[in-house]
Amino acid sequence: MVNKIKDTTTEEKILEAARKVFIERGLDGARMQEIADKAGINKALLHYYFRSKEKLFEVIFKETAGNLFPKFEMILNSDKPLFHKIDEIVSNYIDLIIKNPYLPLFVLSEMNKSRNLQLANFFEMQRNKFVEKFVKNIEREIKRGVIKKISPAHLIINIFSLCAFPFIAKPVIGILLEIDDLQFKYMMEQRKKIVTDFIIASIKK
Amino acid sequence: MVNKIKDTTTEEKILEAARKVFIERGLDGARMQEIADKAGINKALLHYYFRSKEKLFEVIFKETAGNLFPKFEMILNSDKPLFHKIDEIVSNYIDLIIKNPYLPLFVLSEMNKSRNLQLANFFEMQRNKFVEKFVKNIEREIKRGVIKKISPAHLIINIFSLCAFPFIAKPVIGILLEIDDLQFKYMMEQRKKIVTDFIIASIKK
DNA sequence: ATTTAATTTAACCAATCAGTTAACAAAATT
DNA sequence: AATTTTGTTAACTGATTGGTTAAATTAAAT
Repeated sequence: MVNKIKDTTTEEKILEAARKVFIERGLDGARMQEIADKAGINKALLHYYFRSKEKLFEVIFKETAGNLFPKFEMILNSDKPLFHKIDEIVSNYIDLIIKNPYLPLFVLSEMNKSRNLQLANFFEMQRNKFVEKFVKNIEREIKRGVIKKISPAHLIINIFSLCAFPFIAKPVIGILLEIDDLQFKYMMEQRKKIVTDFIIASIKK
Repeated sequence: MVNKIKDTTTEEKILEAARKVFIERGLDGARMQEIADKAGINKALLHYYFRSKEKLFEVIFKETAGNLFPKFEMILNSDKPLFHKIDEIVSNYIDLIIKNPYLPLFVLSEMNKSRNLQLANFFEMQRNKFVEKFVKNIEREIKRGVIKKISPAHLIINIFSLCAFPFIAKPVIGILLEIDDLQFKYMMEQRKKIVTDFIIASIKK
């Protein structure tokens, strides 16, 4: 009875609803009944399709966490200058988070309390050659004298801190800077250029 | 029957236990029984002293969130150069988080799902003149030609992103950079200087 | 058409959890 | 010393919640 005619299959409806509820409330705060209601189905169907709350969460978490590590290797492999690559990574990453603002906090928050080692280990498999390649790119440009001597690990941390943190701190930023949601979104659009400039100004010789 | 002889009063034992449990598990994940066990007292005492789980959480949250906004106004009011002030703020803030690594994620995570507007509003009262003063400091130095033209709001966001984010992303950083807890702590110590240098290099003319 | 398999639901169940109660113990007050 | 107030506990309660079950419905296979 695989429904290929209906536009959304039951399983898809469940996943869509679960995504919303888990991201909004976290694993502990989420209620199976709310997921069922949002999906417009009977609660028993959640268990029919996904066995348990934990299993369903695992599916959503892996999917979501996977999105947090996009394929930037293509960018790093190109023969463009490092500054151009940083620009592309920063712009693409901020764009990605603008489209999914709750993604970083959800993933990092759940990773922190993850009793389930399974989930933590997921990243090790997920770990592509991205970091390794980024480190080599940076080291090469230091040797070539294009950028200052700086720890590649710290530089990478800096780049992603500048991209992701504002979204995690959004409620606090809103209050302290007295800005509304629209102004916040506008600021984040600006940051695509501002963060890139900030980084390059700091490391260029 | 105010116990001023025992080294720790019952209320303090409860707060200490609640702090640990709430920070580790969040509001939804925390269990009153676990708090009682950690405090070595009967569960009913929690309600005797703090009425409800939400009230107890509120006390812990306000206390914790308060720590996230230290009194940097003294630093900003001094007549030292801006670079020196940035150095002090960055060093002190990273030091603060090294001592309480779970503080930022706990506060930001709970603020995000805070159904309770009471808690969100807490920051508005808490909001001291810090941001305002920091903005003026930056604008002045731009006019004086000491630093480049840059949006003060974005610069402030950058500074705190660089300080706080690594602690929030600790589990991911650990896996991607293949470092253990000790190496992580060492890196964070390094960042007191690295982040300061990174910022100053970026904004100085 | 009939049988079989997959999907869906309402009702139910057992466990967990925040919160209460009533009795008891320890201090403080008189 | 007697009484009142404060602090503490074990046992209980009602509500919520993840999960199950058995019956019903729908689709697929024969």
